[in-house]
Amino acid sequence: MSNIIDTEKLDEKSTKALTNKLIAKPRGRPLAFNQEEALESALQVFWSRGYEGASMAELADALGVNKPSIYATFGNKEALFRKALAQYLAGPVAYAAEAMNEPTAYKVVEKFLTRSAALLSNQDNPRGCMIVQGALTCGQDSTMIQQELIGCRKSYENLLSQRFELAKTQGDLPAQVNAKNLAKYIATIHQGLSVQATSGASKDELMTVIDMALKNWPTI
Amino acid sequence: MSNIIDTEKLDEKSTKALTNKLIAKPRGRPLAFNQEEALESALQVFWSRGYEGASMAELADALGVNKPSIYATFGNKEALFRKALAQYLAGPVAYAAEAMNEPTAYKVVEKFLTRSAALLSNQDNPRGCMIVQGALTCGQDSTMIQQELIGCRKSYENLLSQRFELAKTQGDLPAQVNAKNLAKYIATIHQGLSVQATSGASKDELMTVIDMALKNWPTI
DNA sequence: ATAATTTTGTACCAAATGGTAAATAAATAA
DNA sequence: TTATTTATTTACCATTTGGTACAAAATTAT
Repeated sequence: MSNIIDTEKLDEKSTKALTNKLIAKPRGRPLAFNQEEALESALQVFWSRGYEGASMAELADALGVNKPSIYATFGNKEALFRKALAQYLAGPVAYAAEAMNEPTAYKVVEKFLTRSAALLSNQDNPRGCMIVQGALTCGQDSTMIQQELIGCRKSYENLLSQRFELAKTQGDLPAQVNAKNLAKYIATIHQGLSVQATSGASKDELMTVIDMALKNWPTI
Repeated sequence: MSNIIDTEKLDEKSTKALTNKLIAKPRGRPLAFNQEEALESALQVFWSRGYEGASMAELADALGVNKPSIYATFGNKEALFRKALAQYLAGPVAYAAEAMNEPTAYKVVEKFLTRSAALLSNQDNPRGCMIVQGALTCGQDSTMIQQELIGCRKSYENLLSQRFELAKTQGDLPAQVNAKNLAKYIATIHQGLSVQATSGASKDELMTVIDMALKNWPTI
């Protein structure tokens, strides 16, 4: 066994210092909760109640953690929301960015909307899309979060638009198609589906709407 | 002049009592504000901020009236919201019910969506649809209002569905069309347009989306 | 064992929330 | 003028909001 560091040649003090750096043994009282699980719980609450509708009291209750621990770990309510949002983007909604890798524009949209229908109506998570319903309207104090979510929606629309531009160069989308307009159309459908899901629509109902919306896919 | 009641034959007391009943001269200190105008202002606030995002303080400020006057006149926050909502339905959104009177299903939808695009993006009122964004998500205290708005959205969807059934009997919509599904499709588009408008989309952009959505109108 | 470090739990804070009691003002009725 | 009625104003209420001070608890380092 050829170790890079031969511990037998180091004195006790140095060994411990090294161990500390490598294993990073925590010094004080250990955390009593799993931060990732807590963030997941926070996501559920924000997702279902929206930014303003979720109170710190309900959040603390859902995470099973006292408020001071939340503030120590995540900062404040706004920071917690942003981290939950990042979790949302990286987890439940990761399919959206992945869908851009489908071989044709049509398949991109088909996957994006089909997967959306499944998620938005899934009984195992809050109905609807957090990016849509997180802060559609809000009090004056929450406009930063409102703008953040508007930015998220625009980002996904841009992603679609850019993918459609690529599709035009690759020939699977007619050259005369306006990529931005088509992206806005798809985004509008998606956002409408989110409202429908929040209102109680089933996956089948959402799929029916998607089928209708895709009937007018531009052909050459 | 043949009056039903000859005042000359009545004594002074009776005359005054009658006058009171007919003209209904208010007895105490007169209202210092116009109730309809106040309701209109309340509508603007709820429309832009949502039910929970609108605080009684901001409402009182917008109405130019003290809180006790609001409570005396309208009840509580929930009652004020419901009255503002009624005002919304009877005023800015009256076109939606009217659109059902168009001669064909296609024209119904065309008018409904076109007028929606104008209203949702109008700079003279809050962007988006109050029925969509009034309480998409909310805290536990506001679920009654949330349900009320879900009911509103369902009502309009039903209105469309019934109109499409009629159109099928009148022959301007193919008999094999599923009226409920088509109604849900149109409602989804409308709700998506609302989110788009709230995010800053212009009327032209909304109209472009509508044009795309109507391209796949079912034909025989 | 003791010191040092970090987290937790309790108890609290100022501000804002929806809502109201009570005194005062403005009108009509007598 | 005086009594009556109604609306407005001011000042307040209990509760909830997001957020925190501080002491006790749990761990590692010495």
